[in-house]
Amino acid sequence: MAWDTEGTKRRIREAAVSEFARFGPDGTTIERIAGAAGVNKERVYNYFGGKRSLFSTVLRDELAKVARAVPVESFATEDVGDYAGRVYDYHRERPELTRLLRWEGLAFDGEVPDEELPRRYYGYKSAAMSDGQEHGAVTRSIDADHLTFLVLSLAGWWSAVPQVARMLAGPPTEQEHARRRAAVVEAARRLARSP
Amino acid sequence: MAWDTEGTKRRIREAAVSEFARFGPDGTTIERIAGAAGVNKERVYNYFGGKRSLFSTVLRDELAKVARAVPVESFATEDVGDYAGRVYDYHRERPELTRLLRWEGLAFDGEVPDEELPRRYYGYKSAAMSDGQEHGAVTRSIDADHLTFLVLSLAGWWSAVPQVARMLAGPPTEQEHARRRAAVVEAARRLARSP
DNA sequence: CTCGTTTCCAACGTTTGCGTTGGAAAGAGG
DNA sequence: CCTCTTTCCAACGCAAACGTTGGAAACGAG
Repeated sequence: MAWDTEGTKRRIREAAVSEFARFGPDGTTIERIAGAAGVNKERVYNYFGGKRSLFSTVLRDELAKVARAVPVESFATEDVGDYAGRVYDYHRERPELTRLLRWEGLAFDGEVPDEELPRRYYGYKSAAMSDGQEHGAVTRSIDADHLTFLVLSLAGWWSAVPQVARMLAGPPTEQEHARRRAAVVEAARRLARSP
Repeated sequence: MAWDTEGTKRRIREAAVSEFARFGPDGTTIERIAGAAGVNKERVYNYFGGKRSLFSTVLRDELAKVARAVPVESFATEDVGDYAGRVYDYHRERPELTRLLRWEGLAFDGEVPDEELPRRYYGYKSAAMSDGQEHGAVTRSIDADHLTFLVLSLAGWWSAVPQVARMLAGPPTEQEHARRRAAVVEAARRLARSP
């Protein structure tokens, strides 16, 4: 069999996403990642230089993915509620990114390296919101950056404190998820409503 | 010096809150808790029966604290925006509870024991929201339980993903915190606004 | 086919944290 | 005092994860 360096790296990354998302930086072991990827752990150190570095790498990858999966141009033409609903869906279908983000927020806050790329992604969202304000489609009573963040919070908090969600709204059956999603959409519209 | 069993337990609990909130269940060691409390780690095992059990205990304690610190009777008479602002303040001044909740959400979801007490606390909030709806002070377009949760999300997401907040809205100076708080208050009012 | 390079892994030493144990020191009751 | 109970801790064995190393196996250029 021929060498498959890229394939090996990719398998390590995939395993790392899954493990880190599930167990967090501290709960994850390099050994288990290597095992899941079907390689020796030395490969992980050699390719990615340790746990912390690997974590950053996969988080960056996932951020790029979500930027492609839930794009937005301008809230002058796109509905904020729809957008919030799509974000909710993404969190539900692909919990990895949001979990990684929250692990990072808890474990690594204040020492997050290389914020340039993510900052650009969020800048786009914020600009889309500004655009909506300038065209009168979105309220000006909340600054665009804050409003963007708050819309994301409506979609994200559910997975951040699932125990609380469960105690307040009941177990997340398929039907309950639909209700939650509808609430998020409606709430985002109410938040951004123009006059 | 006389025995001070209660004092010892209390010091362990206090140290545990601080350590768990900062480092999470996996990042925290019983040894460090014991060290910070000035006792031997055997005391921790003897009094609290292990790491997981201690975590639950201190989380329960903190939940009881917040229920007393940010009370609410009915949103028929109290303003939802003010309430959201106070929750934001609490998260800012006492980050322990919200961090513990989020660690639990990430590390222990699905295996949270003894939900009865917390469920009651959240039931009160939800009832206060229902009351607001019945008196026409709060919109009926979102169910009370979901609306309650969404208001909490506005106040909570900031600390859940501080990196994201920073990238969108800038570093959390005193002034920026004031802006964020104002945005939360305004957003909660828009969410709940009646007609 | 041969030699140098790259990819890979089994095995190792070290550290760290868990949870336990055996027994010392402090108090309480007679 | 003496004895019995409770609180406390130093020290231990065990297990797991870290990060490294020495060398084998696969490739490819000449």
